[in-house]
Amino acid sequence: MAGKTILDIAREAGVGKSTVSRVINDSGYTSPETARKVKEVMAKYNYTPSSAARSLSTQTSDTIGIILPESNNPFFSDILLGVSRVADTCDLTLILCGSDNNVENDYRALRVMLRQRVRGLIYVPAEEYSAEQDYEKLKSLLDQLNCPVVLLDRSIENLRIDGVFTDNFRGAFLATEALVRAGHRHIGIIAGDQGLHIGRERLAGFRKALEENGLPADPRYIVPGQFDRNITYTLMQRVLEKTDRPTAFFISNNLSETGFLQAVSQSGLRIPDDIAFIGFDEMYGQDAYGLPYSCLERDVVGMGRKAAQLLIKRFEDPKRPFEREIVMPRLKLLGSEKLVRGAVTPAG
Amino acid sequence: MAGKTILDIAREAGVGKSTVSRVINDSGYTSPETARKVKEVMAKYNYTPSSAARSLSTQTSDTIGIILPESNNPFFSDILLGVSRVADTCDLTLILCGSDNNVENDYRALRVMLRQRVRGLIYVPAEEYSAEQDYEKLKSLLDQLNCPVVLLDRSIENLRIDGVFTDNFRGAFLATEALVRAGHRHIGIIAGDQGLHIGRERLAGFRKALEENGLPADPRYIVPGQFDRNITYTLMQRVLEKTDRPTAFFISNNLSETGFLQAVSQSGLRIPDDIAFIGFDEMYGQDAYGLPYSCLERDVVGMGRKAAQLLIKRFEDPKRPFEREIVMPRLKLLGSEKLVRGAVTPAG
DNA sequence: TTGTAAGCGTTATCAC
DNA sequence: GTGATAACGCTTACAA
Repeated sequence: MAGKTILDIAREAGVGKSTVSRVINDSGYTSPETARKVKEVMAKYNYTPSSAARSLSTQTSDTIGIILPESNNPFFSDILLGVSRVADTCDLTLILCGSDNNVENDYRALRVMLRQRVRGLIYVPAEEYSAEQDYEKLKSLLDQLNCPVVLLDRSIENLRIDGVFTDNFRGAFLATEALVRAGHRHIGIIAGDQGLHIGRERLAGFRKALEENGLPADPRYIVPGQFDRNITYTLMQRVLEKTDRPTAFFISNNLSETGFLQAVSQSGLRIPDDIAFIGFDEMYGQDAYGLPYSCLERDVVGMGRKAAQLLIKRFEDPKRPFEREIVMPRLKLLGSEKLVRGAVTPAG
Repeated sequence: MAGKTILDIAREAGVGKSTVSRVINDSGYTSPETARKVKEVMAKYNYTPSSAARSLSTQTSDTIGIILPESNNPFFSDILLGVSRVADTCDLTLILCGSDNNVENDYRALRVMLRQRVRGLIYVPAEEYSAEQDYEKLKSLLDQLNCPVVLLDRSIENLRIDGVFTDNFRGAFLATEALVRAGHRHIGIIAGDQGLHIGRERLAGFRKALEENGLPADPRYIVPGQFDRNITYTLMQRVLEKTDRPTAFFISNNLSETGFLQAVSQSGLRIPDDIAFIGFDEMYGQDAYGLPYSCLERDVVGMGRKAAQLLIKRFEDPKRPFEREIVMPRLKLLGSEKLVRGAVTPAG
């Protein structure tokens, strides 16, 4: 870290450093002539003021943070894309931390943001922090951060901050209902982490849809996939062996869907002939592969963009009321939901 | 940005701020008693020293940058994952910029890194900077950065820096040869951006394999897919209409493969019966879908990890000779490369 | 219109 | 062992 400083520029331009500063930020008055000269010297050395020095002096920062739980899940890659595009256009620098869905890493990530004195944070928490003690710890970390935070995808109770979420209940309801409409009477769910709102809401939406249609929610049909590919894969292998399995599943997350599909493809069963389903979020590349996998669709890049925009709005007006953007997933039926005559039905 | 400062901690602990600093960095001597007291106060407020102030004072930074050309391409998501894991364990904070494969954005990103005074940079350039003028501009930006840079995936001529690359020539050669071995005599390529080394090398490897096998490289079979999904899709639609098309393709990139598959699936042709191929990199989720798409496999997360490690090695020993890690792609044949009796062959 | 000087939160060099 | 004090590179009154 060598590089020119504002003083070098000032000297070479034959002015004081405050003059250079004024030119950089065009604050205060400078004669056109001086400004020209200063700019010339800055251009000559391609000078850029140090962000650290500047933020120390101004007591603000040009940096925003983002904490993601699964960096290479396509869902979060899209989120990241949306966020980074907005950050770029607004001259905000993005600091990225991954938590790997682990609470301790989450704390660590928050401490990184603290250390970096980020101006704002987009936060997908590793868990819900519903336990009193965890919540307090999180709250204190967030308080110290002392900057706007936008919650993304996963919510945390009692936190009065901006957020971008999905109507998970409604989505699950729609998907399950679509399976019912397709004629299925034995419907299962690959449920997600019940420690997460999104997991519970999706299960609740599923249940509600069954209930409204007078269908039972057979506990054996509730597969605890934990939003995890391998867990789902293992569980589904067993489920698929049985003949009294559901004719269709609502799969509450993309990672689970991967595990589900892996098990199905390995079992030799056909979709939707032997087993039907609707998933949450489009699978990466499924359109290219021409795979007729029905799903709940949402604009994920847009969710990232929206989160960044909420952050910026809050910068501009710290007093504005808190805003929660709720994205509604749309049903996209491509065929995998169909009930094909002759599907294996439970003995019962 | 409020938060406690080192002075607040010092006062509350009843010591001078240099003592607190000593405790933080455990440099110099402090009595166990004082240290205990200071740590207690720090813990009470969950105090973390400001990274900006610290880096201003120490003239170094705890931050590394990464510039990526396509943030939501699964290849780069994996790279990012590898890099961020290493960064996390080494207490380095990651700053992310995307260039969208655009040179101006690349310059902008480099300027961000400059402004942030990053300690090191992992750089996937938007292009090759082979034009004299562009090269000079890039070189000057890199010189000003004045920090170790590790080039990743895409190389730039004449730059004597560390890098992690792939043996693209050899990979393309292997894949093409595999198609020949499978019995194909009319083989095409979805070529990548010829302005990029990786594009040229893959085409060269393809050509070499054909040549060694006494097969012609029919210009009509060289589809300029530009590493782009839509371009490839459009071009392939036309190619697939013709009857004198190749029986197999080597597809030199994952995005192109998506476009290729989209065109194929839409045309109703079957793989490999009507058209065979081998791609570069595994397609996301193909194992789950049970898709038998043959490809050149490489450890992408490992490439990211390796790049970060090279950076760190360079921090530790700035004088060490430059290192270029060349990753060798492995052939993974799953069936899509096969020549099926009855495949459409050109009239010639 | 410009320069001087203080201050931002650290670390590092010294005396004590 | 410890506490002043001077940097670090910048912004921002304030004075000239």
